[in-house]
Amino acid sequence: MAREREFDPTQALDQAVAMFWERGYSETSMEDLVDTTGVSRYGIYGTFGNKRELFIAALRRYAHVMAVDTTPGLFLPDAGLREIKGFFSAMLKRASGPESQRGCMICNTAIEIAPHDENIAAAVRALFDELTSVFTTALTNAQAAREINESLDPKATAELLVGVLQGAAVFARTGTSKARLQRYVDMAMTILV
Amino acid sequence: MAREREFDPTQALDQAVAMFWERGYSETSMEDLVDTTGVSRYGIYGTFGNKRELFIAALRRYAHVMAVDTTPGLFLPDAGLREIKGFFSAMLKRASGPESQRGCMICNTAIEIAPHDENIAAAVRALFDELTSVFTTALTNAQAAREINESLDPKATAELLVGVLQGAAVFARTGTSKARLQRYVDMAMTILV
DNA sequence: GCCAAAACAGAATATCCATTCTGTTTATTT
DNA sequence: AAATAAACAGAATGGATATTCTGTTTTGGC
Repeated sequence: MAREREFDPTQALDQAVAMFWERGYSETSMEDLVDTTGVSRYGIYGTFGNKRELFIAALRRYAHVMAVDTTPGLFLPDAGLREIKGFFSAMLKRASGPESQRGCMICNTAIEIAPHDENIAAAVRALFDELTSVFTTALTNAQAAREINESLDPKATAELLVGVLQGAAVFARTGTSKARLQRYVDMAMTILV
Repeated sequence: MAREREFDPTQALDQAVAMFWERGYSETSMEDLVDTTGVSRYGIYGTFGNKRELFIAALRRYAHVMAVDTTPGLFLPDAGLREIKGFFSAMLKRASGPESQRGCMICNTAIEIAPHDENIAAAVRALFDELTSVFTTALTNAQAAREINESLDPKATAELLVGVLQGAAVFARTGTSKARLQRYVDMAMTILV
């Protein structure tokens, strides 16, 4: 028995993701968020707590959306080389459009906040570990299917791929051309054969 | 014919490098710099202009010191596999001590500032290009000396190595263990054989 | 229709920060 | 020694920001 909320929290969160992803934590003010989302301060603070909590929620949301959207197949237990390549292709594709300079929000967070916030650092490490584990499974499957070099250690290779991905995110953030990113990814994929 | 400066600009700049490297641009205030360096506001503004110019000077200084200090041999025209490995080892060593969470200042800058400042983005790209070119030379030499796989394209491999390095910097910034970073670098080096 | 709970808009607060300004101190030149 | 130019310490300014507070509006139940 009260007035009903005028905004959709998930939609507001998605807008917060876009802003934090693009500008980072420090350069995004609560006022920016109020203006962009159209949600009142009351609504934001009441729903998400404070700026830091909102940021953490946005980071989680980002990771979830990325996992679900970009290459759903990669996160299934029978993923293989095809899904790994698809994941990198999807990443490249995103690095073309108008959002090209965003890079990767997890990578951005690792750089901007992780060293000064152990909770966030742990969250970032966990996300990296998760991707590593997904890559490891896919690489193991790919070896069983004789799609890639069978002498590679799947775990070590997966860790390397995650690092290569972070490198691409850094490049993307400096406005590196799509052609160059493409060459970079192609070269990385030759590691596997 | 006046009072003489009480501080050494290079030493102050080195302290600024340390702070910007550790905390980033936004989280380092001019007051922090005044307190840490012991230099007056007058001295800082008079010598370096403003915060942004000071940051750019610090970034240049960082790149210079890194090039000169870590692996001088890598920047010579006859560098080979030994110098590439030495460079990555030096990086690993730095990622152990108390400064482990600093990562790489160029990488940090790429993430934090490059998307919002085209001049700085260009500077970062130029630094990446420089390292790529140095790696390319070393890889070409290494191939001539039959130290590494001769079918690798030196330029593409160099670009990949620069990306791998950025990945390591991102990992370092999240507090990744030294053992894991070591494994990562070892795996990366197997690309070359 | 009226009340209470919750949502809203936006003002208020308290802090922080980059930069400039003011008055003082120091060293060189005359 | 006096004058002056430059450096110093720290106060002042102006603007931004996270968070809280105030008064108003809305909505569902009596």
